[in-house]
Amino acid sequence: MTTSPLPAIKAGCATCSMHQLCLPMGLSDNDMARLDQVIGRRRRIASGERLYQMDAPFKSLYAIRFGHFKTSQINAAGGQQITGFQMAGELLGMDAISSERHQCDAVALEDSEVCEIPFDTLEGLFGEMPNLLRHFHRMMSGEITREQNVMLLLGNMRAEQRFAVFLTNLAARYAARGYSSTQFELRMSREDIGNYLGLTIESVSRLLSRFKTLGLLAVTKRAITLREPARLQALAAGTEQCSPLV
Amino acid sequence: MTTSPLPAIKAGCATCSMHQLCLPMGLSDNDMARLDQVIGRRRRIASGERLYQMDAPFKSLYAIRFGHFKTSQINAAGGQQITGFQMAGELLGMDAISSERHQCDAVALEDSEVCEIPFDTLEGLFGEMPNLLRHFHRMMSGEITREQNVMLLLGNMRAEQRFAVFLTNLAARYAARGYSSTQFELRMSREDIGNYLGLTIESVSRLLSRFKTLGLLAVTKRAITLREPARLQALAAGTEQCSPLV
DNA sequence: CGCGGAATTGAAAATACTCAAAATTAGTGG
DNA sequence: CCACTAATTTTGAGTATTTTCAATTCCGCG
Repeated sequence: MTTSPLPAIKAGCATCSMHQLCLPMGLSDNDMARLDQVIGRRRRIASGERLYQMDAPFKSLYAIRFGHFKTSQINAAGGQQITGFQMAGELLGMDAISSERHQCDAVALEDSEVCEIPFDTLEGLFGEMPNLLRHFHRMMSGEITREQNVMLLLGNMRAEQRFAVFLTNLAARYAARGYSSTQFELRMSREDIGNYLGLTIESVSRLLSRFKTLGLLAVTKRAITLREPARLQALAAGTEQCSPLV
Repeated sequence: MTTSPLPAIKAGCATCSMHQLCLPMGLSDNDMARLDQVIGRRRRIASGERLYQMDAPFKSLYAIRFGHFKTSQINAAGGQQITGFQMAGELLGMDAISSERHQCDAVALEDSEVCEIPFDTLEGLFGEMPNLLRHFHRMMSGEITREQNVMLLLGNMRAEQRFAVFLTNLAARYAARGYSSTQFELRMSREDIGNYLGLTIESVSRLLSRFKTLGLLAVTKRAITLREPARLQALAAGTEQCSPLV
């Protein structure tokens, strides 16, 4: 008996650590196998590379297997806005279904891997797999909710609260994936954070320094340690504030 | 021969002026009739009344037959953010599918009427009416795109540009419905506009005054006339600016 | 060791906010 | 239809948060 040296074994959703969060969530083994057949090749995207580009024709959704991405929009005058940071188990490209063109750029923040899911093939499954369809709707709906929360952040909160929301949101998402919610690496630059939060890079830097001085967190380069998650959550919720200078 | 005095005739999608924009877009007569059967009662919502409330269990989507709504989110500290203004032909409640609870309040801005669409019944149709499903996905995806554009607005634009985007967006949507794109009534208060745009009511008022002084528009109470739509679009696109004081 | 991008820090400036008051509009009842 | 009150909107003046501009500092990498 020899183990096959060939790449014939295409590990599917069942063996993917994200299948509890990702598109196949809640599917039977049988359904999951059918979904596997639909999922196209995996693609590796090196850090800084683009997965897809704004205005490019929409063919596929992408499920992140591992790694991190950012999505950003550009307006006529060249102003850019990062609309989200995505991590393993999340789906990219749903905003393109409407116009059949991508509405944003998706760029890998580190070496990453995605499953390509040709959308018209996926649509073919919906008629036969109501559970899949239901979860797909949940994911789209969740994306709408997530964006509404960002609108609340950008429209209503001061810099300090925005940053606290950003950190606690990351913490919660890492917790949901079984990682530490108090120690993690920022995958994005300060500039990306600032852009996402509607702040300048300088403001982000000052906020980090202030939170550090207040003992809320420790930061070394991009490594974050949340020292007082509860107070940070209070800041994020808006039930507490910290003075500009202490 | 007498005409029926009874309300037996339930006018369906086919006779609704919004069927080219709304959920039944592109359906065959036959499919549209089936959709009609699924659509529950119509509901009239008086100006200022709430169609649904945050955290309420999600049962139905609502298609606006006529009138205008606003949707808003509230955070822990009581901060409110209006996440959108909706008009005839648009769908309300898609953000609730994920959690099965409404994620925002929906309030009528004038006397309005909606079609109630029980979601689980609608789901039953998806398996048999792929065209309906496809258009539903387009509508959800379009909502995501719309919100990304608001994020761009809130995160990246100065007050002047935000307001120009707001006005040109309304103009385009009225045009799509066959109404004038240069003369329309604002259905929402200055306060609502400010909240939506991440500005104070005073700032909105000042912007209106400035645009008026610059000859970009005329405004009487809530009646708007765009006098220079092209320049307004240039402001919205960010390819032009107008000085703070002229 | 030195170069270059990223991040931090400081000081000045600007945009939008807050507070306050006046003006306009809408709603209500006589 | 008018008068009265409440709510909304406008306008002004001063303030505050965040930005801009500028100068360092830090760190990875050749």
